[in-house]
Amino acid sequence: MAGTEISVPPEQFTRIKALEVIPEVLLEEEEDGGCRGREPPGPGDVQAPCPYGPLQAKVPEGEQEPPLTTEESEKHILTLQTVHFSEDMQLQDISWLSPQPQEGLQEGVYSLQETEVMELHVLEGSMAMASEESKFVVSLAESAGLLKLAKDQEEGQLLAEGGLDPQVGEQLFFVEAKPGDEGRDEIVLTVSDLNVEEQEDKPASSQGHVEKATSTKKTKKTKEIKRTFHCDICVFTSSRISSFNRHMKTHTAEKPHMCHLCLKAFRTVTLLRNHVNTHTGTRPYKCGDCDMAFVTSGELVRHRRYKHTHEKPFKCSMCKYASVEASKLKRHIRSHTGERPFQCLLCSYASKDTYKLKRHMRTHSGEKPYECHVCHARFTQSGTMKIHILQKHSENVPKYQCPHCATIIARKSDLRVHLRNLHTYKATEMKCRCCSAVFHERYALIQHQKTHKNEKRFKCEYCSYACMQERHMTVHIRTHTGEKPFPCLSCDKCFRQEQLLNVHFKKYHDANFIPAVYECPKCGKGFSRWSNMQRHSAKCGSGPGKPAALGKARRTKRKPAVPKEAVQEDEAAAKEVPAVRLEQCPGEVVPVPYEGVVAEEVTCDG
DNA sequence: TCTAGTGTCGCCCTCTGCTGGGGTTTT
DNA sequence: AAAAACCCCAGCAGAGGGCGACACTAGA
Repeated sequence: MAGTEISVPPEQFTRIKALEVIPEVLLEEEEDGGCRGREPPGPGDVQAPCPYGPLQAKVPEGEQEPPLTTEESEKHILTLQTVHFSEDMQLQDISWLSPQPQEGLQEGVYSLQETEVMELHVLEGSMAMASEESKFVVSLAESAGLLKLAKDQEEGQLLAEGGLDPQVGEQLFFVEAKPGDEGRDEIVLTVSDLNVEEQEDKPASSQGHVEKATSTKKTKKTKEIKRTFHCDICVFTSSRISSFNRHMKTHTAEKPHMCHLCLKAFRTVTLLRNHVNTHTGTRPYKCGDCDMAFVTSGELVRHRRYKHTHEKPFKCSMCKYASVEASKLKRHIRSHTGERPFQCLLCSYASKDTYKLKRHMRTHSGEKPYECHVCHARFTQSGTMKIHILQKHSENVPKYQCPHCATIIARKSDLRVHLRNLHTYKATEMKCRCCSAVFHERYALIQHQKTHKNEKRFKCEYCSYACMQERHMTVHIRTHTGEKPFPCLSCDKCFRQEQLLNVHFKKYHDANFIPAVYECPKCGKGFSRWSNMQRHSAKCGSGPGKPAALGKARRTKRKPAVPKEAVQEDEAAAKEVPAVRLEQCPGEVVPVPYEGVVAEEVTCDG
């Protein structure tokens, strides 16, 4: 048969438009295998552009396979008409026509003039072809053309199943596509009979719904045999032709139902209606337990699971997590696997979901979309802003009391830091700097060490003297035992403290030593100690004097006598530091008691 | 053809927790 | 005065809840 010739401009591309030649008699086969007659369309029955291709056009959804007469089933010529290349029609839609891109043509798409004979081995299945004719199959897989072809294949199958030849059972098609003989702008598909494999309730996953193309086996169809329709593009199978047809529509890009408000197109009226409802705000599905309403029943069901029934069908096998939605479980699983599919292009960060990546990208862009309505400070995350407002601009700011101490902290996270720093058990012992106590918790250590503050833990066993440091007590004890471990190398004197020895040495054996003299402002009497001078001055009636700057002090060569009060001061060495700090006065060195620790009194007159 | 049910993707939100800089207080 | 300790604060990421929109299947 000759294809319909339609004159079109040569620059246009071709798209399958209609079945030109179909069997004379189409029979619809019921599920039970029964057939009913059906009038074939006329030769000029050209449908609107249909992604299924011409065969689909003649096998309406819900109807069964049109059988062919034996003669007609031998070879069927399909004519493809050229249609205008619409805006929403991609080049790739027809790229399947070319197994190999023709040189000088664009995008692997070629016009009918360039079309060569192409054998479409329907029986091989597109997937099986993939490895051998990858270019071709890839082109198909990525294009609606594949869908059309596959659909054509399916239709071929359907036609065969439907009884192209009722006497011979399933038949398969062998399809040839080539430029029309008479017209340069048409493709002729030559469809030869092929066999469809009979399947006796095979599982849906059963592959290979057709035999090889050269098969001529024709088996008798029986009512007990159930056929399964396999989608060559996906794993879909169905025992119902209507379901199969409906499914095949999902492999097309055709969306004939357009929203008049936003021009978005949809495949079905239902989808369009739902979409329009999003414009109009129509929400037919109302929740019986709250005021929420939804566009689709599915949204309502999901809402009820989230808010009311708390049904969580998707359970994690690795933990107790369960979710309402499968996608949530999938997302959760990533927390177990560590999978991070969403990689930041600017750094090494990768996220487990798209939102976190998007949120992360703000760290690169510097975007701070959240603004405090009070102080207009900006934040990268809403939660941060919320905390800010709560802490800065709200009354009755919640505080967090440490359960182990009296500390009150504004933020929970900071309380956690506090707990970690101060109240966490540490394996390594922390020693008290004042005693031998050890602790494993910093807070306890700090509290303990505070008890040592101003504490005179060292008590004399002979008197009431107590001091804070052991070394002071050692010195003090010598006042009771008489021990004097520091002998003077220049005379026979011994001293209990090294400092006393040093003072002695300077005073009596160092020619350069100039003792300090505190002079009573009333009587002029000199003292080596400020306190002694004050004591004297009180009796004398004069006010406090000042450290005498009398020029060079007298040097005495008197044999030093151990001052009586030296012993007393030894006993009074209740002060902490037994050191002597020397203060430099103009022209003289004045020993200044430091923290009550006394030095040997230097007297002027003895 | 309609509808219920289911699934997917995306978006936004909240809660949570850690981190490090900076200011204040304590030592 | 300096160092250490502590708290405040913003930045940032992990985990999960909830919903909008759309797609698809199956059954009526």
